[in-house]
Parts: sequence; C-alpha cells; structure tokens
Amino acid sequence: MTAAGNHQASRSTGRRLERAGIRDVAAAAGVSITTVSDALNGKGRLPEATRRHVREVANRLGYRPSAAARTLRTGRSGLIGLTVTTYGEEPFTFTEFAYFAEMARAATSAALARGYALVILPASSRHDVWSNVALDGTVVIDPSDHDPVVTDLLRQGIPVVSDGRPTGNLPVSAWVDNDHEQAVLGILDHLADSGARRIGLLTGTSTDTYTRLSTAAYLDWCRRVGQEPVYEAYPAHDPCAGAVAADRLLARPDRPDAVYGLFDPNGTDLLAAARRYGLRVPEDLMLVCCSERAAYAATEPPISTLSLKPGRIGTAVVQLLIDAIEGVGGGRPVEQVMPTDLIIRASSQRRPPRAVVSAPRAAGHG
Amino acid sequence: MTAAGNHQASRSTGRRLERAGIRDVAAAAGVSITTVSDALNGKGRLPEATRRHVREVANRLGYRPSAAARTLRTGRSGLIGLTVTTYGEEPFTFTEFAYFAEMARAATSAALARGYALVILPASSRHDVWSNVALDGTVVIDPSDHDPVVTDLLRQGIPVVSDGRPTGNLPVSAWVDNDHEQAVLGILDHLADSGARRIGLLTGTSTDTYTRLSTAAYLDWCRRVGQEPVYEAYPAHDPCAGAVAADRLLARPDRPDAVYGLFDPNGTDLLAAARRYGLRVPEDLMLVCCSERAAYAATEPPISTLSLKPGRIGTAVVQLLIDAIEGVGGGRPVEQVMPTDLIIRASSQRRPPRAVVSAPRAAGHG
DNA sequence: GGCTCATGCAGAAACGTCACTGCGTAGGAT
DNA sequence: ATCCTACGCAGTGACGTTTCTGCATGAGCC
Repeated sequence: MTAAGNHQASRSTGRRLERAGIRDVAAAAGVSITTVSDALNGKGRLPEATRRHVREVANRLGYRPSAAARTLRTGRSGLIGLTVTTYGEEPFTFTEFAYFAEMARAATSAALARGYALVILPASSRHDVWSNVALDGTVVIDPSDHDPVVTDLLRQGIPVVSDGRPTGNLPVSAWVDNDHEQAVLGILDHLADSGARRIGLLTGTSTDTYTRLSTAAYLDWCRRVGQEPVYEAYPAHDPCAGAVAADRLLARPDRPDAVYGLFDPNGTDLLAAARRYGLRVPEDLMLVCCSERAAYAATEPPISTLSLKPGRIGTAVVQLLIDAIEGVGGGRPVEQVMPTDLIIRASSQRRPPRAVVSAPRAAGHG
Repeated sequence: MTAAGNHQASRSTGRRLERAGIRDVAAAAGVSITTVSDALNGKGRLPEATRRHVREVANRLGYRPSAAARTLRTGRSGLIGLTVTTYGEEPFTFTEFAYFAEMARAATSAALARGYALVILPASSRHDVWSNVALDGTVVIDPSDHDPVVTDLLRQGIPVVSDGRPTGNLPVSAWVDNDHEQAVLGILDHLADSGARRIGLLTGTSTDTYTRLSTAAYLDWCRRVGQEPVYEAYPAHDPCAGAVAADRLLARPDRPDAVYGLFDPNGTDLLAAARRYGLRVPEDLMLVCCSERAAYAATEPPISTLSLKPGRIGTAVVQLLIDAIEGVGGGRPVEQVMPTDLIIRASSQRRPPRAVVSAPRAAGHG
C-alpha cells in the first residue's frame, strides 16, 4: 500500500467534514488532483471539455483553494505590506493623517487592480506580527535612517519600495518622491509675484530628506534673489512646538510678510499667530503651507496649500513594488520623482485694489 | 532508507541557499526539529538551557519561521479582513471618508495589540483576491442586505463581525452599532432647548438601518412633542442630490428653523442653501449634522456635529472578532450598542441676547 | 507496420511547520 | 532490587497545493 493510498483511506474515514479540498474535487470529478489543479489554473494540456467539467464540479462543491497551501507551495502570498512610521503609540502620524489616508486609498486600489491585497503594518508593531505574515513586498512611508524592519526585509530578499527618498543609504528596491525643490521654488515665486518682499519659512529640525531638500531650496532661492533668509525650525512631530515656532517667526524684528510652512498644522498655527499680532491675511501676511487637509479651503481666509498628491504617489509606489515582485523591468533600483500641486487660495493673493477699503500699509510695495 | 532520509539528503545537496528553515536551525543546534519548534514556541518540556541555546542559534542564522507553513499547519493566519462597502470604483466611500479613516486606525491598533494584522479588502474586489488570502475573520462595515462575500465567508466558517446592524437576517457572528435613536433624540432635545420651534430632517431614501432608525426616531419625537414632521429624503450616495435636497428643505413654505442632517456633507450643503435664502446661522436657522469632519469646526459659523466615535467602534469590532476567532466568550452572536458624542458648536446655539444687535425675529420665542 | 510525436492525464515529491506518539534514562517510591 | 513516573528529546505524519516527471494512447509519416 502506497503512502498516498494510506492517505486517501485515512481521509475518507476519520476526517471531520470541513471545507472541500482539491482531492474532494478530483474524486467527485473522476480525475486526478493534477488535472483539477491544471484545469482551474489554466495550465497543462487539457481539452476544454475537461476544464469545464472540473470547474463545474469545483463550483458545485464550493471549492476554495487554500491560500496558505498555495502560498507555501508557490512562495507568493499576494500580500504587500503598507508600513507607516509612527511617532507615538498610534499607528498613524497625526500631522500626516490626510496624506496617509489618501495615499492608502490609492495604494489599495492599485494593488487590487493587479490582484494584490494590502496589509497595514505600523513600523512599530511587535516583531512577531511582522514575521507572522507572508509578504511579497512592502511599501514603506518615510523610512527612517536605518530602519531595522526594512533592512531585515531586504536581507530576506523581499522588495521594499519607499515613499520618500530613503535617508542614509538604505538600499530600497525603488522609491518615489515629490520634487520638493521645484515645489518650494514654485511657492516662493508665487508669493513674490503676489507682492511679498520678505518670505519666511517654518521648517523642521529633523534631518529627513523632505525637510533638508525644502530648506535647502529655500536658502538657495534667497541667495538667488538676494533676500536675507528668515526662518524658524522646530521638531515637527511636536504639535505644540509648531504653534510656538509660528509665534516666534512673527515676533521677529525682521518679520516676514509671507510665510511658507512645511508641515500640515502650520497653516492654522500661523493664522492664529497672525491674529495675535493683529496681522491681516493676506494683506499684512501671506500664507502657504504643505497639507492635504480639505479644511484649509474653509478657514477664514482660505489658506493656499501645497498638495503632494498622495494619490499619485500611492499608485506609483504600488506599481513599482509589484513590478519588483514580479521581476518586471530589470531589477535595478528605480527612482521616480513626481510633481506637486500648488492650490492657490485667498491667503496668498493680495486682494485686487478696487475692493480694498483699508488704509494703504507702510510695508506696501513702493 | 526512509523518506525522511531521502529528504534530508536531497536537501543538503541540491538546494539553493535561501532563507534558513527550521531544519537548518535544528542541524546547527544539534537538536531535532521538534525541539526547535518547541523551544521557539514555548511548548513541550524543555529545560531553559536548551531553549536558550536554540533561540540563540536561530537568531544567529536569522531564522524566520515561514508564515505560510505555519498558517497551513495551524489553520491560523493572524490576518483579519477589513471590508468597506463601495459605491463606485474607489475602495472607500467619499462621504464616509473621515469615519472610515479613523475607524481603520483604531481597528489596526486593536488588532496589532492582539497579534493580528489588518488586510484592506473592498467588497467589490475581484473574487480571486478574496480567496487568495487566508483570513481568520473579517470586519465588514455596513454590510448590504445579502452580501455575497459575507455569506460566502460565513459558509466557510469564518467569523464576520459587522460595523452597523446587519440588514435583513444576515447571520453575522456579532455586530457593533451606535445608539442611533438615542443620538437623534439627544440632538432634537438640544435644538429644542436652544429655542428651535420647528426642526427639520435631511434624511436618505435608502433602507439601511442607520437611515431607518434615525428617521423613525425623528418621527417618534415629533409625535411626542406634537410637531409636524418636516423632512426631505434623497439618495445619500449622490452628493449633488444632497445639495438639492438641502435647498428644497429650506424652500418649503413650512420652513424649519433648525435642521439635522443625517449625512456628512449635509452641513456644508445646508450652510450654502441658508446663504442663498439669506438665512443667518444660527439666528434664523440652527444646524447639526452627523459627521467626523474636523473641518466643521472651522466653517463660518462652526457647525455642530454628531460624532459616531468611529475609533471606539473600530476597537470594539476588532475585539469582538478576535474573541470569536479564538473562541472566547461562548460562540453566540454578540450585539453591542455604543453611545455617540454630540459636539455642540455655534451653529446650534443662539447667541446670548446681550451680543445680538439684530432686530428680534418674528419666530422668536413667545 | 514500426517509428516518432503530440496529447491527455496520473503519481508523487516537495513547500516548512506543528504536534502526536514514543523511547530511553534517571530518580524516587515501594 | 524493582517498578513507576517524570523528563528530555527524536521521528514522523499530516496541512493542501503546485509541478516535475512519466505513462499510456492514438495519429501521422515514411
């Protein structure tokens, strides 16, 4: 008696009747396991009649292939991780909430369209959770310098694509990022065009690429147009520090008449600070900040924002990752730079003179 | 020569050196596979010295147990699905975006704390994606009447917990929902307390439980206090229809002096409609709507909202689901009703008389 | 008519883990 | 001295697929 014979026997007798397996289908259809597998997966050399018959029987038995077994055998799970950096206990960063939500939405769509599903895995999760799920690849948002999880994944040969240029020399498989320099230059030009004479920057103290590139672009622009830089830096992960920094920036003797804030809450913080100093927006102070919040369209006045288009980023990141998983397009690292969108609202446009009733300001252009 | 012997031999020779398996650890540690498994999983009867040694070797080899193999063997994947109903192509409903985002955030946290990860799976996803991932259970948000995916999962014996009472007699394992009647009654009482004489309702035409219960509670309240109901219903999934319905409601001869809108965009829609008719909020018209949008705190005036506390719901749903998966707490269906939060802002509070300069209104309380 | 070759399918070996069974040994009880 | 038990570990069979290999059968060709 062969091992297979033993197996069949034990199966037909002592088994509690759970889901139908491929063996059950094979038996019911009067064919072999191989034939069932081939028929359902469109492989092998089978006449259409056999395929149809097998499909029919499988359907009748309500057969669902075991994802676990398939994954074990093929080495592919069809799952990709979505890792989001965390600052506290909670999985998402508060300040980047809208960004993440939109990005995740797009990523989910893109993954689904190619037959993959997304698993949400905060970087801070317990290690056992990470190793408990079979991932074909991972998207990681703003990986920190030498992220242990990322290096671990890469060492296992699992592709990792990052949203945001990786800092240090984290050897990710590919990355997607916005053109931050271009974005900052565009904003500064826009503010200057609107009549700003001295443009300030609210930036961060951390060394991540976004902050670095944006600040560098600002300093560069200042040098080019001959403006003395006016900026305050604060730890971006601390919301209170942001409000304080906004206040400090407007309290300076060389107070700017326009400010760009690099982080999501800067808009409201700057608006509040402006109110405290009796500055009208945009007459006395023009504002732009980088944010995805729809709420900035409804503030008084509405605040111009730089959108990083997280949807586009999410889609691109997933496409790149799946390409890497499936071995499409070489195997070399890919770098993709995406444009941003400047949404111009009232806060960065001086009202047309005809509607302005207030007295001309001293700082007004002369 | 035994089969195992064969196996070992083929392994030591022709295998391409990928990740270390449990066998490699066993060999390196000089123990059996069983011992490795027991040592790492805290089972069996092993002295602490052996456990430590095995752990050490495993660590040195960078051993990561194969999630797929473990899932296949144990029947547990540690994955739970998060299904969200879709109206269009995109995975999330636009009008419930903020709700979903917050709910998903909390659900992710709760799942992670118990060693599970969340997989995002829109209900409309291709069937092959669903059957390609081994789920221990699923959270489904607002399941429709006889959702084929849900019934399919249940037939497979996979626990399903729903956010929102299931319509029809969908036999979910458990559900969590807000106390919608209580919420509506609370809002109506609040508006009446603030001086509203005729409270209108903006509701939906669909038959989901939320709409049904809320509308019924409204009608009930009207009957009790002796007010003639004033409401407009529209297909909630169509944002344009919402704006039209808001307009219609304010155009009626028996125009209400306060309105509660059941859906997220109703606040802005009603505000816009009020402006068109020259109605001041809250002096001429008080507004409340059900929404999680933070933006309603920054509108002019800020709009009172009913928060369903999606975070609490998400946590509860996941706890219930994992309890069901792990067989905790009987196996009987559980129903859990959660309270809501009414966030009172300017739109539903008549300004204190001292600050009001405008002429007394005809509808003023007599 | 024997040869090759394509066709249609069956057998069986993995994939890597967990858990059941079982076996030898040491130490305490009788 | 003998038996019993607890201990520490090894062997091995699933879990349910996919896939490589291989065996028949019948058709086409010289």
